[in-house]
Amino acid sequence: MSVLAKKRYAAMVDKVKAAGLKSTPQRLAIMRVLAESREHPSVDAIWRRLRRRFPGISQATVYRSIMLVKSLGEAVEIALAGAGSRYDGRKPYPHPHIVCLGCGQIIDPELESLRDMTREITAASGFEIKSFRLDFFGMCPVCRKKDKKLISQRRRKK
Amino acid sequence: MSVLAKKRYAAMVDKVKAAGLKSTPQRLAIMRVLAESREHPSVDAIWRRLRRRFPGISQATVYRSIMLVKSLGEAVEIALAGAGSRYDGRKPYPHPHIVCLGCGQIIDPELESLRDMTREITAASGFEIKSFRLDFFGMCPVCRKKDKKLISQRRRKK
DNA sequence: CTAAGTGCAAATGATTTGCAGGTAT
DNA sequence: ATACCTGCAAATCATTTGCACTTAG
Repeated sequence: MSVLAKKRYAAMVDKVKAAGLKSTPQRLAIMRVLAESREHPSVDAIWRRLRRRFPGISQATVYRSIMLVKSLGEAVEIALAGAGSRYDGRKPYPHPHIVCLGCGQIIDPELESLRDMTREITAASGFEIKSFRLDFFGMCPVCRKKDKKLISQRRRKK
Repeated sequence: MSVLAKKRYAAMVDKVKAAGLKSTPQRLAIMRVLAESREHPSVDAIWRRLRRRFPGISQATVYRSIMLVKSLGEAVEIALAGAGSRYDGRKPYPHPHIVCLGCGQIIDPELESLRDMTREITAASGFEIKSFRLDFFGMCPVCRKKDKKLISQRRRKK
């Protein structure tokens, strides 16, 4: 486990303790996956991964633990239309994502031009901004290549 | 109907015709609501509104027509977590929103700092960006006031 | 001990779909 | 005439919840 992952895991465990809640093996394992996953896993992905070590674990437990960690401010949800949500326990604050429409991978881009946006929005709207989501949808370099291949294959067939 | 709404409605009708599909009264009415609504209505809201004029209209029809208009690129979906989607037929291209967590209203802010973001993302990630969503969540001025009132009421009770 | 947590199955709620008529073109 | 559409009801699918049983603290 990386240093960052350890820190994130510790933060989650601490919050749970501070809330007077219990650290069951399942819950700890779920938090661990959230803390160390770079791929923004879905509930189903976490559940499949944990099933090896906890044969009887239910998806309900995964849902409940994620909801808890999220409510403690230690993970963020990436709610996708027409698909299950994905979760990020490594950066528990709002940040942008890029979602590949081909393979479904989600990555975290660096984005300079983001800095002043919340400030600008607050000033312009009078809203008290609590959070945001900024998600880009497109084709990753690998899927772009695959697409081109498919297109030229179709051409050849004609 | 405003000039903009008329243009948007005409664009939708044209696309449907161009696709060789039919302009039924229900479909036309749904497109009209999409074209003229400033409040980003939900399927349910559109359905309730149309029920006056089309007593037997089903939600399935509303879903199907919205899906069609969306697939023709003439409306955008605002998919909210834990709630139904909202739709925007006035600006059929990706644009930012502010969602009030108090009353659920959605407004379209102007946002200067958005211009170069897609360019920056494309350059940094190698993705071919197809679309994006940028949504802010917070409390609108009215709901902020209500919140303050509630809090001071609670204080008085103690 | 006992409040919290778990697994299971049933419930939910938004959205989709199959089907048996209608209706635009 | 005949695709395309509609309304209805049933089916999906992700997520939530009630309940009886377990377990962490």
